[in-house]
Amino acid sequence: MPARRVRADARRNVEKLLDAADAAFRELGTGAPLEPVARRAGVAIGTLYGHFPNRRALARALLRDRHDALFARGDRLAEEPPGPALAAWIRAMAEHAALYGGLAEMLAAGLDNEASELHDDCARMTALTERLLAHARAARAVRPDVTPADVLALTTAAAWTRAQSAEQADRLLDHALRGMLTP
Amino acid sequence: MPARRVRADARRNVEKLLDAADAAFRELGTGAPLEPVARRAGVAIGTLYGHFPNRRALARALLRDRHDALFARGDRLAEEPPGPALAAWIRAMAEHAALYGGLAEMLAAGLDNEASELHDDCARMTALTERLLAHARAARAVRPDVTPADVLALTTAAAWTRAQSAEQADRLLDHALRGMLTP
DNA sequence: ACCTGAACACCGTTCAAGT
DNA sequence: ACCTGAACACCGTTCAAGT
Repeated sequence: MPARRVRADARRNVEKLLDAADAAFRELGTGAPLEPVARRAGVAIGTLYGHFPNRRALARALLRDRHDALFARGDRLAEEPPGPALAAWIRAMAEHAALYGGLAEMLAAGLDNEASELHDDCARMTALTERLLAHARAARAVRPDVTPADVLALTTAAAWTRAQSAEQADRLLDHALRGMLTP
Repeated sequence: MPARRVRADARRNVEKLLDAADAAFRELGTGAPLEPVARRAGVAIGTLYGHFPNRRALARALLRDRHDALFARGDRLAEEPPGPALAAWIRAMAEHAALYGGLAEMLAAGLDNEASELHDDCARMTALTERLLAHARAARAVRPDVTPADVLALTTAAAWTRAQSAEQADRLLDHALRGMLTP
């Protein structure tokens, strides 16, 4: 496809909006008021909506690079010893989903909701989880009754716990992984 | 102290407000709009605020009986075999904290925040958790590194998971408890 | 092609006036 | 002693007008 022509001022505005949104989401979570975001970026509120029709579209743009890195990590882990690889993957996802308050919920919802701008990314996370879990199961590194849904539920639960205390989230993962992996 | 005289219409209004709020919280979570609650109860919005200065006060009133039942359950469990009793207590708390969407967060916040109308109830839950965990530890039914905070974190995480899927929450508890209890 | 910002909608919360 | 509901504040979202 031909390179999309984008007016230089529009490109700059998008950059400034993303910077401001990242700061706001880090501080107040994914539900942060958007009018201050636009003001902080030096544009009118309509400009924000012009580039990002809704919160999820904004979140998707903010997470794009991070998600690429996460998927690359998952691909690399697929070549490593299956038990520790699965544990490392779960910890990586839980840490990622705690980047912004409310992100764990947003990602959990994106799994089911095909209309979500985050759905494709969530589907890739699920696919990687299934792949790493299959490896672990084949190596008898995980109990046979553990399902991909179990792993995803643990991940989002740990991400949510992390919003309150990173240490508690790690300890929750320790206990739950001990119950999921073979002794 | 002398019995507080309460005007009969005020008492009726409180009853109707609690019924309407319970329905709204069940449907929309603890963040449900309050104006429709007042309208549904047949009173003006100011009457709601007159009886309940904030959302937590309303939640506290709604949960009073349920909390009493939960504490009684905890007391009874303290007389039973310590390992299963601790597991049953965690499941009971997780189920309770999933009664309304957002309740798990509210209770977790009430633990730390002394100003919360829910703080006393949260403190009793903590005390019962500590007591049941101490019993389980004395009976060597639980791994020695499990802390009361670990148990509370698991409980709130499971309650939050329950908002999305009760079955997944139960499975999360299965796995995590397997990792916490002694084999 | 993009930006502006007024306009509309919605809800939380307070409080002066009424009964 | 309690209730009413207008009033104020705040934020999400849209869109006609402008550049």
